[in-house]
Amino acid sequence: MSHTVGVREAQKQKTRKALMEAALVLLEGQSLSSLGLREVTRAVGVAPTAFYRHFRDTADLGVALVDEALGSLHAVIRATLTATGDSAGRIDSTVGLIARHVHAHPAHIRFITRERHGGVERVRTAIGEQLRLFADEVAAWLATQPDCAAWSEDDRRMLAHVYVDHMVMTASAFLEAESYGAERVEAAASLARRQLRLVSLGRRHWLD
Amino acid sequence: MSHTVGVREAQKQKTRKALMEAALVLLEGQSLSSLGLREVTRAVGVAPTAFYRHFRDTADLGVALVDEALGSLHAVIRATLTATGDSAGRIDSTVGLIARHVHAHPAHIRFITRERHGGVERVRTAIGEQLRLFADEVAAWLATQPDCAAWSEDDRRMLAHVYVDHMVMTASAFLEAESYGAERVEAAASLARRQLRLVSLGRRHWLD
DNA sequence: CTCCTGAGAGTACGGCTGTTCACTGACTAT
DNA sequence: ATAGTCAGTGAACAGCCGTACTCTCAGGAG
Repeated sequence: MSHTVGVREAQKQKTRKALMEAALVLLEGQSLSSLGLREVTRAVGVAPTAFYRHFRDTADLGVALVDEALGSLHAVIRATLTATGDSAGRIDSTVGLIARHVHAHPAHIRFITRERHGGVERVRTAIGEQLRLFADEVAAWLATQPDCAAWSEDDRRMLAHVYVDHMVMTASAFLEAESYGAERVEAAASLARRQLRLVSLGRRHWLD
Repeated sequence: MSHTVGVREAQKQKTRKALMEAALVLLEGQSLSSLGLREVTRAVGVAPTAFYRHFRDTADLGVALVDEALGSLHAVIRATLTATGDSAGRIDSTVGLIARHVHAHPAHIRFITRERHGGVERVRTAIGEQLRLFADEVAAWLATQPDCAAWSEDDRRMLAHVYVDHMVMTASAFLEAESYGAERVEAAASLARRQLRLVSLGRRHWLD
């Protein structure tokens, strides 16, 4: 580049990132509503007042974490939807993809499932909004599928809702299973696959 | 009675109940992990030290709330399972029963959904244990149903799991809908009924 | 009637919290 | 070269927190 993005701005983003990562670690053992501003800055090794240069309060930090955790997931979802193959194959690859994502970003998943119904309203609604967008994408994809083309718009949204909720619950189940060992992870995967098969069967006979 | 249960013990239980109810109110705007012991006693109008006569800490209070909120639900679930009628009728009455329960005990439902994945481990496991018991009851009932008799035990547990998770999610959806008005509640009910119909269809064709 | 138990009150402690203010000093635009 | 911007500092504030003491005094047991 002819002009770098600025040493100053780069350092600021680095500190901001450090605050978010420290918060994510601290949130493994508590909820956002009990996370203290000083607690976070102490973990980073920065003065408490420096926090205000990046976030208004811890709820603001929470919303930023939601964007980080779920914002990048849209691409993953689109990739899943456009995958080809038979029903069983698609189910396998979907569940595998969730398992890999949870394994790669456990703290993010924990944060989302914990705060989805958590005590901080702004964060709750931010998560709800993102999940609604996921459901929109899935519903739009369902409209392109031959077996759902004749469904009502409402029914397609219902099914999309089921898929998104199942994805979140499966991710949470994987997270819990990972702390107990590989065979528990495989059991969670088996459960998720059979649940998707159940939905798949219901979907096939919806218009009977 | 020839001898009353004791004026002393009665007063103690009254204070204990007051602490739990005050906590439930305070938890509408925060998570258990940020609930302070002093905060609860102040709401009741009792000295902070009196708290220790009833609970070791706020996590202990949380476990007591789990028992209160879910312990009485076993009877309700059994009543739902033994209800008779056709598939659509059973779905209607089940969803209606959930709606009425949420309307009658909103704070309990909020507490359970919030702390199910919340920041306090003891409470999380207490809720998970109760939900597992619910799934056990449903699985045992499924074994008595003609259409599931030939299923594997694992598959029956999978389906029971789906029913219990759906019940919790529907309760949470009703709770949120109630703050927006009656038509949103009806929309949530419609969604829940169609989701149950989808599961019902999948169940009917599981052994195809 | 007397003794004892125990729920709750009152006080005090050290430690933590969010927020304010004035400040430094490295970067950046001119 | 110079002036300005602004991320991060450090001290100070009032207020909350959990917990450890001692104390009181109704209620129950003998």
